[in-house]
Amino acid sequence: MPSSRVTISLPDGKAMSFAAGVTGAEIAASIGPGLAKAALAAEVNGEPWDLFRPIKADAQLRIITRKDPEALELIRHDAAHVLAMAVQDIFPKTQVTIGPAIENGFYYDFARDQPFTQDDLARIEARMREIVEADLPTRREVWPRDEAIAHFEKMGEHYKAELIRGIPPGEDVSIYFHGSWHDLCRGPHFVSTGKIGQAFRLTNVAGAYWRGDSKNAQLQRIYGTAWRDEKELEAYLHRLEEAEKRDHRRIGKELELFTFSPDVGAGLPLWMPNGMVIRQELEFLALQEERKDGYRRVATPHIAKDALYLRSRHLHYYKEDMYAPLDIDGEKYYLRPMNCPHHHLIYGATRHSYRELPVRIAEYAQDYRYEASGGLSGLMRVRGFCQNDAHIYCRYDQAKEEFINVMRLHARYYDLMGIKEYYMRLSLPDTANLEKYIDEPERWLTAAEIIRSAMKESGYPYIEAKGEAAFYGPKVDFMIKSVIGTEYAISTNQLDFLATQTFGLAYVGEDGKEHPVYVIHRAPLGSHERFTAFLIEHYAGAFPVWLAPVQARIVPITDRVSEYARKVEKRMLDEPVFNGTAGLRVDTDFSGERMQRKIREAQTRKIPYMLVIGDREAESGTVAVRLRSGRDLGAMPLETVIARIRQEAENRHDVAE
RNA sequence: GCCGGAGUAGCGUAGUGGUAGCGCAACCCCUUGGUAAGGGGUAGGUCGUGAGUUCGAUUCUCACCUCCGGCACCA
Repeated sequence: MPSSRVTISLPDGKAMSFAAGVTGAEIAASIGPGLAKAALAAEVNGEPWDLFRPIKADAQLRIITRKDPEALELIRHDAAHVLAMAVQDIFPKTQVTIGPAIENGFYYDFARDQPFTQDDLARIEARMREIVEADLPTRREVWPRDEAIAHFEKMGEHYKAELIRGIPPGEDVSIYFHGSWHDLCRGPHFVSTGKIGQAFRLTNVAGAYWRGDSKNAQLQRIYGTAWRDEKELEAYLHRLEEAEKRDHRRIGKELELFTFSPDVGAGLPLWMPNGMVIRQELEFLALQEERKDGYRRVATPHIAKDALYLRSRHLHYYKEDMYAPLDIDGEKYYLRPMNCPHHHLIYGATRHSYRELPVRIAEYAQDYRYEASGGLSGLMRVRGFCQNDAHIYCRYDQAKEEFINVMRLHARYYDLMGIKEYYMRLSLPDTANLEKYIDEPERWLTAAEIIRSAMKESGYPYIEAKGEAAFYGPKVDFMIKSVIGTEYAISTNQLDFLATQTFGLAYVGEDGKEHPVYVIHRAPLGSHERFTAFLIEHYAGAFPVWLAPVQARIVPITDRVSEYARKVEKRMLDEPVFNGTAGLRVDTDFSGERMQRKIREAQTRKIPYMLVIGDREAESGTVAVRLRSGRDLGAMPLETVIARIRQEAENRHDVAE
């Protein structure tokens, strides 16, 4: 028999019971003033519920307080409503659209002819604070769908009306009132605007397309951040400041890693000597690791005729995103946007036996893509980049194992660099948007199944995402976030069932007949540009010894030891490191500055080792070792230090200093 | 590409309808110093580029280039 009571479980394990029709607010108040104050919303039988909404019989109630993790989202959602209220107060002709809670805050999209200015933002924020201060009560009404449409149309809220039209006919919609202002909303909302608190701030204005589609009108989005209290807000703002210091664009300038010039063009980086060290070390790492995994290196041209990209279908799918072709003697030559077709031609240049597969072809290869100007961002998103590319041509029965091997290669790199903040995404086609993908439903399914079973077998956790596949097949993307919070695919592992058709790629089987191959496209180190950008932020510019542009700086204290300093430098430059590119990367600060100043200089350059040399060291053939962390290791024999730095470089230690 | 903002010395910045300062860096001099900024001096700018308005533009207007914050895109 259904109970006519509402039961609530308390944190101490006790249960309480109330008559049906009671509200969450009343329950909270009856338990104690502390809870009444902290209560923000509720869950009734697992459903989000307003505190002011009567609860029917036979219900399980959970009160959500300011301390609960859900509180942040609730505060942000209410703040978005108050933002819309404030905007319509000040700019009455503005139409509202949607305004969700997001990570760290909220936004609301408005339709208004004039853009909001910084001054407008300040006025709006001030008005929001007044609305919160006024503590306006919230009310919820349920309207028939058609009535709601007519109502909002009459108000001139055409976007709102359109939203409601998306709700199936016959259904009711809920409308939330804060004072007299009201909005279509699923809720829940607080009993009054005062519950939001004042720990919020409007941050910026931006354009955003209606329904996220660039074919639609552009709206004006106002972003804000909101927290449970001032302390959280301050902490967030502090985190932003700290993130700014790690921004690869800033560190790239400070450490002279790369630069750009308007005369070269947007998105075309110029790598400076310090940045080039990182590129070379990454490439050498790839060379070593790929050799272990049976890859062989090739080199291919940066341009090709249109015939190649017509055949690969890239011109069909990406013409607008390619640099316009060079027209020479009636032939069109494109800067290559990727390397797959070139590698396919190498595979196709010879006949391959089933015994010989998989064939693995690798190249750190330069590509050019005419990316939309607005999307360019430092080294993260560029128009010229060098990819850690390779293509694996294998039999169908080898595809899963090869895919797993590539996943393990990714893991080796990520472990080596201590990269943990990422997730893997199985990128699948969007069945609702098929013109972006090759129309081969069966092959899509098979390929996705191969990847799924490879992921399952290797045990790496991943999520699935529709609409993120390449046109030629599904893939696993490694997603990271830059310090400023933008998400990027940093590495990729793709399964291609198309190339075998477009390029006639095959192998000769035991039966003497030709069979199709799978092609795995993979770039575990992504491109030099994006990967270095990520590593700069990951290490905040304090690279481990193997990547550090300068591994050690010699700091002579007086001119009396200049000769000894030069000897030390020479000895270190001569020390062979196994990659054979050079000796240790060392320099000497011969400036006339004081030692303290020289140390500061080395420190701001984030040089891992400082080798201080004075009379004592010159006499004893030692160097006084200081680490970038500030740790002083004292005087050590020169050979001991050299052995240590060399070992760190060769083993690619990610040293805890 | 779209919406908005910005561009002043290598870097960070101030400022104005009458052709520009400051800090750091650079260079020189003094200081020879023991683990994060010693002192003094010198030099360095077609104020992103082009056009327009004006007696006069770095300042106002327009176009372009580049960057920044979003959106869209991302093989």
